[in-house]
Order: sequence, then structure tokens, then C-alpha cells
Amino acid sequence: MIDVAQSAGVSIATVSAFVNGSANVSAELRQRIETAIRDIGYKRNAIARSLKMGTTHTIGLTVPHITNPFFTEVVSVIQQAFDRAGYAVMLFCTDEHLHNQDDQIGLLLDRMVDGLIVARVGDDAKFREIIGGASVPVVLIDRLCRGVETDAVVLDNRQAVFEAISYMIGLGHRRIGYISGDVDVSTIRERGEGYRRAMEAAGLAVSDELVRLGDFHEADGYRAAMQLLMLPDRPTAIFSANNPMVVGAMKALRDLGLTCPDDISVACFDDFAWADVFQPQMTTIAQPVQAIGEQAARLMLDRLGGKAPAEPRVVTLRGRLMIRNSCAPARR
Amino acid sequence: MIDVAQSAGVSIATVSAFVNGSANVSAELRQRIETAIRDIGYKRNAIARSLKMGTTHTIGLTVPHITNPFFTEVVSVIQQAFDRAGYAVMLFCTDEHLHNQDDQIGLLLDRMVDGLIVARVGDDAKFREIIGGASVPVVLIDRLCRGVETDAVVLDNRQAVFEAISYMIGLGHRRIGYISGDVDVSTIRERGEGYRRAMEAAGLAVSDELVRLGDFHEADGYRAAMQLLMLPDRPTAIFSANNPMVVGAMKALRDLGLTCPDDISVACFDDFAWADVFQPQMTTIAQPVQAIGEQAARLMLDRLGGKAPAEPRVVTLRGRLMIRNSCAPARR
DNA sequence: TTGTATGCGTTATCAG
DNA sequence: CTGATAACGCATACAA
Repeated sequence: MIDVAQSAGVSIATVSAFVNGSANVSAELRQRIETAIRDIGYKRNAIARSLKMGTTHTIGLTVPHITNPFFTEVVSVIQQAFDRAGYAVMLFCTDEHLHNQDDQIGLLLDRMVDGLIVARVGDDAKFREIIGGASVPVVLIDRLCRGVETDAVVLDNRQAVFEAISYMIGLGHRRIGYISGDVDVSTIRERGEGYRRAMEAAGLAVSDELVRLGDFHEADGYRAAMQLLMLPDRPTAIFSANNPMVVGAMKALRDLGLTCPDDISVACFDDFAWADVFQPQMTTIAQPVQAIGEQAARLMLDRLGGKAPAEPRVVTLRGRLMIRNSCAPARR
Repeated sequence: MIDVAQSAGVSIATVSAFVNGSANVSAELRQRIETAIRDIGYKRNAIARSLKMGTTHTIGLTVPHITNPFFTEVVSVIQQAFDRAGYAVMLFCTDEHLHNQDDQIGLLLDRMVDGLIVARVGDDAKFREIIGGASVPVVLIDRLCRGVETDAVVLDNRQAVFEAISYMIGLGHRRIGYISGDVDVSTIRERGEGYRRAMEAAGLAVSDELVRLGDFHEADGYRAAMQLLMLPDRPTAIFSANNPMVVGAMKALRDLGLTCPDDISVACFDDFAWADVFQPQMTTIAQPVQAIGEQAARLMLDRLGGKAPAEPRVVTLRGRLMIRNSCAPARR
């Protein structure tokens, strides 16, 4: 920039004014500067600008797994929204590990991101501390954190699962296996409650053997489904609390020579692109990924723009039960 | 940091030395500084550091669509690799738009990323100019660019498609529809060649009506498959050049009341997690996503570490035909 | 309307 | 082993 100034025979302040379009620069100088910029091949240095301005126009985003289609789509929407708003997004995947998350958020904060959007992991004091100490706006997506008061966009998980399980019960199923994720996660707790309430509302017993804890991954779903399917009194239906685990569960069915929905009915949380193309067409709870991403971006942008109330805003969205053909009436 | 120095009663240079672990700081001062840091709640400012050092420990990554499972997985691998190496990655999705790509790469360069990994779009001079003018290492993934000499990791697309089409021909298919992406993209051109060569090698005519151009999206695959399926002399098999388009194609089959593989055999480029769980189990060409991501990261890290030859290195990987049950012998 | 000087938080060079 | 000081590239208050 200093070179440009010299080349154009003006001061660097004038160049700066021109580049930012702020001050009124005479048409003649404007021309001189323009050509000088082209000659030199000048590009503004956003880092220096950030240091001076205290804003990086970058937001940090951490999710547990980008390969989980739910997060893939949310990330995609968020990325696009911020792209439109002139922000870059730094993406980290915590892989469900606490220490990863802490490190990554630390890196993000060091880099002076203007805001943080996180789908968090675990439930520890350190996270509260980090987020509490952050001087930038934070919006939580998908998963809440006890004791942390920030903007958030979440789903009514309890209601969604209640509806899905009730649907299965309506089909005549009485023993419904449930594959859960790590109960340290708020969404998982709520989904578990939805399951329990639906069972209880129908006067059905929820025995411990029907509920299997997984850790979000496909392999966990496989293992959990295997255990469920080996039970002496095998469940007639299985519900999986997320998408990767249902893939594992379907593999377990396949390996056991069982078919869905003839032998076992299956449903899961989170919709995916192929759900209504391949057989069985999976009955799922579709989260409004577009809305989730857009709301998260809006909350953040509002706060960045200073037009947000002081108190945290949490928007709660509703899931939608997509009934397809992976659940059949129970045979008695 | 200046506060820390005051609080600890030392100069800021000493604090800096301590933080970077570079110089030898006496044990006593070390203690004083450590507590001061904790008291103040000091965090090093990576932006200021970057400005001074000329390195951001950040790399820029642009892909056409994050929701395309191929890119999802590559992004995931790349992200993890750089995370391990202490780098952050800034992600952009070009959505197959040239101007997006140019803008985004510009933003990335402004932000002084240490390197650029791009799965590019289109084939225009401006891209060459931007990349040529970039003073940071660039590694191209998936798609090459004519006239640009940089590190790259690509697939032998021609060979992979040749193999897949030959497999279909071996099943007795003679009229094989081909759903292509935009031919401005190197991978797409190569895949098209693979198709043509396989057909020719078998003495089969490749008529124009059998080849449909799409634009990578599901809707394009739907439209293309519809056209193919409406042909007076309908093809007995269809190959799709990418994954989103095959989903569209399968929807077209479904809407026409056709089943796969009984009525039409289908195969596509790019494997996906559900391929061997749902019916039909899709026959695909699996790209070694893990290797692609790791090699890209390695090429970049090598160059960043200064331990790379001056001349560009392009590593070519091979796809693997995953034969499942979406292709049946042709009925005559 | 345009130029000069200062500081953003670091690191690095050089004296002490 | 430690302290003062000059950049890094930019924006801005203030002076001209």
C-alpha cells in the first residue's frame, strides 16, 4: 500500500480512503491510484486490517462430525449464509472429544474470530469456563449446555421422538429397542425422554435391556443393534437416535439375515438425501436443517450488527416425522 | 501482554520469550509470569502474531459442494490432518460458480492463508491468473486446471469409468446411457472419455442421444435420466458421473415405476456410506477419499515445511469398482 | 480534499 | 539473562 501511494504520488491515507470508499477522493487521484494498484498488484492485507479494526470477519464453527449428514447440511447452510454476508468460516470437527473441542475453540479465539457457533460435546465445567470467558458472541446449535446462557437454536427433541415412537406403537409394536447416543449430550437426553414418555403413555414397560448406549458412530449402532437382536425376547422395532448409528443397525440386520420392515421395523433421527429412493425407504425424523442454519446465522449476524437484545435468545424448532416404509405393522 | 509484563514486573520481551518457549527464562521469572498470565487471563493474539510473522497457520479450502458425499469425506480428512498439524482450515463452497470461487479465493488470499487447497470449478483464464499470482502454495484436488502448474492429487478417472462401463457391457448391455457433469471440468472430461473408449472397445456405437449433460446436481440427474428413459429405444443401463446426480436418476426411475436392476441397471461414480445397506445396493466407483485427503495435506505440509522439490508433484490415485447388485445381466 | 503521525499486539534485534 | 525499541500493514484523528 505504501508502494501504491508512492507510485501514485499520494499519501497512504488517501489510498486507504480510496480502498475503503469512505472519504471523497478526487476523480483524478482515484484514477492514478487505480492504475497504481493494478501495476503493483496490490491486495489489501486483511490481517493488518483485523489487527487495527479488532474484527476479522471470520466466524468459528465446530461440529462433532462433518460426515454425519445432519451436520453436513447445517454446515453447508451456515457456510453459505456467512459467505453471503462477507464472512469466512473456520471449520473444526471435534470428533466428539472434549479436549479437541477445548483446543479448537482456543485456537479460534486466539485468531480473533468475530463469533463462535458450536455444536458442542460433553458436559463439563471447562466448556462453561471457556464460553463464559469468550468476549465474542456464541451461538449454540443442536446441543445446549447447562449453565451457559447464550443464543441457541435447538430442536424439540422430546416431542419429535415421542411422535415417532407413538407412531411405532400405533403400528402395534410393544417391544421397541432404542439406540441412544452419549447421555451427556442434551439432545440425547431429550430424545431418551421422548422414548420413555411415549412408552409410558401407552402403558408399555421400558426395560433396561431395550435401551442401548452408543457413541454416535456407525460401529456403535452395529454393536447396539446386535445386542438388541440377540435378546431372547427380540424387539419388533428399533429406533436409532441418530443417522450414523442407524446405518450400523441396518448392517446388523443384514448380517443376521433379517429384513426391514418384514422382520424388524426401523426408524431413526435425522433425514438424509437417499431416504426415499432406496429400500427400505427409511422413516425418519427430519430436522429443518435449512432453518437451523439460517437461524443460527441470523442470531449471530444480529448480534454482530448490534441489533440483538441483551438477553439470550433461544429458538426452538420442530422436527417432522417422515413416514415411509421401514416400519410395518407388528405381527402378533 | 503488556499488562502481564507489568503485573509480573518484567518487560514484554521477556513475556514473549516465555510464551514462545524460545529463550531461557529464569525459573523465578517463569513463575511470576505464569501466575500473572493466569491472573490477567491473557491469551496470545494470533492475528498480531501473524502480522509480524507472515504466517497464519491457516489454510484455505474450497470445494464445489460440501453436501456431495465425496467432498464431505475429503473435507473431513483434510480438516483432521491439518488439525493434527496445528493448522486451522477455512472452508468455502463455490457451488460450482466461477465468480464465487474467484471471490472466495480472493478473500482467502487477503487473509494471508499459508496455503490453498482447491477443488476447482470452470476453466477460465482468471483462475489461472489468480492462482498464478498467489504467493502461497496451492494444491489442486480432484480437478486439474490446464496451464496451471502446481501440486495436485487426482484420480485416474478414465481408467475407472472404462472399467465400470466394461463391466456393464460384460453383463450384456449394449445401450448404456451416460449422465455427465459439466465438461469444463477435467474429471468430467476424463470420465466421458472412459465411457467412450469402453463403448468403442466393445464395438458399440455411442450415439449423442445416450449422453446427457448435467450440472452436478440431483435435479440435473433427474432430468437427464427422464430424457434417457423416454427414448424410443430406451437404454438398458445408466451410468452417472457423480453421486448427487444418481440420486436424481433413481428418483426418475421411481417416478416412472421402473425398478433397478430389474428394468434398468444403474451404476455411478463415488461411493457412499449406505451403498451396501439399502436396496438396490449401488455398484459404484469408490474413490480413495482417505488417501486423497491425506496426500493433499502431505503435499501442502511438505511445501510449507520447505521439504518439497521445486517442480510440482501430482499424485494420481486409482478408483475401485465396487460391484454390488444394481446392475443385472441385460435381457435380450 | 489530502498528508502526518500514532497505535493495534507481536516478535526480533540489539544493547545492557 | 533481560529490557528497550523498531517494524509488520493498515486505519484514523488531527493538522494542513
